[in-house]
This record gives sequence, structure tokens and C-alpha cells, in this order.
Amino acid sequence: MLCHMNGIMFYPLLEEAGDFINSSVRGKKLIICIGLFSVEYLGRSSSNLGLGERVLMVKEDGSVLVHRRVGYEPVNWQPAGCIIRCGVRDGKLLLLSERRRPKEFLKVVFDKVYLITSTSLVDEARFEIGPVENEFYDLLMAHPEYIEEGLRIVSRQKSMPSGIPDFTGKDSKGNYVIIEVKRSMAGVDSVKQLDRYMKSQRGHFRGILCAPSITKSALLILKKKGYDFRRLNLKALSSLVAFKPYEETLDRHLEEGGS
Amino acid sequence: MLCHMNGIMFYPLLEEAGDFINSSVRGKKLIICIGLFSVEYLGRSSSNLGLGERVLMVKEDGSVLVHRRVGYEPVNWQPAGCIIRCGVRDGKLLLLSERRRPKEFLKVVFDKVYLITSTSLVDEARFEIGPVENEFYDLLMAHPEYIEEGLRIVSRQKSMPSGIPDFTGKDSKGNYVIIEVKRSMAGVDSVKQLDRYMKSQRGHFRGILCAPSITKSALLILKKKGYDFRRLNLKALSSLVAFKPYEETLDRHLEEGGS
DNA sequence: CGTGCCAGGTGCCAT
DNA sequence: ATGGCACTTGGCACG
Repeated sequence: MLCHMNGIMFYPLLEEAGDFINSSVRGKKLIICIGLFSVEYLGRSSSNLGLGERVLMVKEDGSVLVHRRVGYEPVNWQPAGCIIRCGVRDGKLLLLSERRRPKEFLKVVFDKVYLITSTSLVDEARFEIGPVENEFYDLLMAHPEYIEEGLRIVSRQKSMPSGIPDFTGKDSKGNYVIIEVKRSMAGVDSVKQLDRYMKSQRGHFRGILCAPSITKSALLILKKKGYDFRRLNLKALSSLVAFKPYEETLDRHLEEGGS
Repeated sequence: MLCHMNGIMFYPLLEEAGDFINSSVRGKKLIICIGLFSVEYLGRSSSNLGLGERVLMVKEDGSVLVHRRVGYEPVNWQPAGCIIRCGVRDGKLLLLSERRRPKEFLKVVFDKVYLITSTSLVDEARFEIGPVENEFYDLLMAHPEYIEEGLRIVSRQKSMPSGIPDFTGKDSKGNYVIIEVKRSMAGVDSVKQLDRYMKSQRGHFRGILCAPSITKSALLILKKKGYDFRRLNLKALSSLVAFKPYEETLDRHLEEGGS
């Protein structure tokens, strides 16, 4: 019918929908179904969702998603690797998804199916994400100037009695510094963490907390303890890993606006 | 066209699809779109996903989901509350989703749209889940012997300067105790949490960390600090609440089988 | 709005 | 498999 489409049905009989689902599961297709149904879940926890109109998605790897009108998260789900069974019982279309470990069950009971479609998606693209975690520290390690001009990194993730600070280093004036880095806004916890490392040190050390931003209360405590905050320019740092194109296009498109 | 369906289009021109999306967004409909597109994300992190066939879902609350062939999780997303803009630029259909705080952007660039549909879902059902969180603590409150024999709960979720411990109580020997409960395996974080509460207290207190299990390193720190670990028997605790009905119906359906 | 903390968290990589 | 930890974690409740 459609390119890449296995098929689509409007208002199928429940039997038809059941057959459609079973053949789609066997054929490793992605199923999207809009209908009126209820959902039960039993496993690590348990849940019950009465009748309502929702979207059901079943993927070829056995993962199942139930989406309501709103919310980023599915109201119920089953991760990849589950066994799907489907059929009509007592005038309702049942879809059961069983997870082996941990033992979990998801049951979808259809009263009506409004629309059901199954497709084979061709998607070989690699998902690139970054800079994240290690890559992020790699970047800072290679470019300590993004923390502070003239800084030289001495050690990274060195174990200390009180924990593991992200970096130790030497600043442009020859002072030893201990550096705690946060990828998102630093809070009171971050200051405490730095403080622990500092307290376990003998001799003169500077303490630096480096993050894209910091909460007011955290900055207050930080200052009082005589440590320094260094704003981390995430955008500039990101630009080092050749993600520029995106940013530019994004900005450009945003300026040009849509609709 | 269809009951509850606002519309559906197969292989629309990109301009048509853009108009369709814009009117659906204005009309607070749920949009599902299967097409060939690429995705870029920029915000707390950044990501890039080249051309491929995927499913895009846009909900009335502004949340956006991009699903690939496999995997329970969306490859890219935007949570509720985002501003959606859409239009054709340079022969491609762009969909931009902007989040205000934190500042984050998601850009979807369509080469082709295979299928697009928008619907108004009627769904007033209440989602019931349990025993979770409160119910769980209710149970422990009513049955403190599952934490420790002879324990008497004194307070629950009492605010303290350093946070809110789950319980305070008095043990069989008359010692005051502070109790931190975890529903899943306790980690180093859990110990730290308990430690914070303990340190903010004057006078003699016992500290108890109660969880189904605990990581080795967490137990080490816990012992060193002189606190106690109490194994929580989740199964026994769960058996106190009657969620059997679900289990039975589920089992029955599973036995009867589908397909 | 920040802070703290749970979640059916999920996923990844170590042992 | 299990442990340990990061995540664009998201979400909620509370000061």
C-alpha cells in the first residue's frame, strides 16, 4: 500500500486487529495503534488504568509503550525483550506482554481499535551524543583554560581519603588547586563535596568549583569558605567537539522562526 | 473522517504536512508522524541523529518524542511545556521545539513524511499505582517489626535542617533511632543521606538503614560510621496488601493464552 | 524558583 | 548475572 508500510486499518474488527498485530509481531514490524483500552501492570509494582483513548506502540524488539494525551513519559510500558501474545477473549482484544527477568506482565484490553498501522522502518544512522561524562572531562583535561586561564592539570580523579575530586592542578601563580566540576548547575551539595576534599588536605590549596551556573545559596557558602566559582562555558566547550554545524543551524532556524 | 480523528494524510507534500502540524498543535491534538528525518538536540547535552525512518509524536502539552525501530526509550525528546514551531525551509520540513528552562532545543528535519495523523484522545481514567511510596511507608508505619523487632515509630517524614528522614523511632532498649528506608538496593548515597540526618542531631541516636539489599561499599561505610543495616523483606511486606486479584486475572489470561 | 528525593526509574559498563 | 553509577534522567512536593 504505502512504501515501507505493511498496512493500515481503520476501525477494524477486534479479530482483524488481533490478526494484524500477530502477523506484524511475527514480521518484526513496528505497530502503532490508537484505540479505547484499559491497561494493567504487575511486576515490581502494579498499576491499573481504566478505559480511555490512548496510543499503543509495539516495537520489533518486544518493547511496548502506552501513551496518554499528555506527558513525555509512557503511562505504562515494557522494555525490549518481552514476549507478546495477542488474541480476542470474551469480546475484547487482549495484548499481553511478558518480561522474564524480573517477572513482569503488562495487559492491554481493547474495547475498540480506531486505527492500527505497522511499518518496517529503515534506520541505519548512528546516534551521536556528546560531550558526555568522560568525553567532557577529557575536554577539560585538554583545555584547562576553560576552567581558568593559566591553569595546569596535575591529576585527574585521584583518590583521596575523603573521596575523589575531579581534578587537582596548579594555577598561573603556582598555587595548588583542587577542582570540582559539575556539568549542570552546582548546588549546596557540590560546595560540600569540594569542602570535604579541601579539609582533608594539608598545606595551602585553592578550591575551585566549576559549573555552568550555581545556586544563590551555594555561591554564598562557597564565598564564605573562601573558594572560587568559575563559570563553565558549555557552549564554547561543546564547540570544540565539532558540534558547531548544529548549533549554527539551530540558531539560524530559530531566528528565522517557523510557522 | 474517523471518530475522534482530526485527520490523516499519506505521503503529504511537506507544505501540507507543515500546515497539518501547525493546525494540530493549535487545536491541541496528539500528532503521530512516520517519516524520513534527521534530529538534532542542543541543551544540557547535544546530539545528532542522521537521516532515517522514525516515528515522531507531538503531544498537546508540547512534549515531543522521537522513536526509532527498537528500544523502549525515545532516542530524542522534549518534555512537556515546550514551544513547537514548524514550517518548510529550503525544501525541508522543520519542526523546532524550544524548552525555556533549562534552555534546550530539538530540531527535526523531514525529508519525507509517509504518514501523519492527529487525534483528540478522550481519557479521563485515573491511573492507580501501588503499593508505592506513601502506601509503602504506611505499611512500614503499621508494621515496624519489618524493620526491627520491638521498634516503635515516633515520627514520620519529620523535617530536619539537613533533610527529611523517613522515620524516627525508639528501639526495644529505649534508644532513639533515625531510620532511612529504601525500596530498592541501598547505595553509598543512601548512607550519606542517613549520615546527614545523624550529624544534624544532638544526643545519642542509633542510625538504621533499611532496604531489601545494600551494596558492598555502602555497607562498609555504614559499618564504619557505626550505623546498622536492616534487611527489608519486600515480598513479605507486599503480601500484606491484597493485590492478588490482578495477579490472578493476569495468570488466568496467560494460561488461556493468546495468539 | 531552588532543593530534596522517589521511580516499575533505564541504560551502560565493570567484575 | 550482579553491582555500581550516570542520565538531556523526569516528576513531585515543599520551603
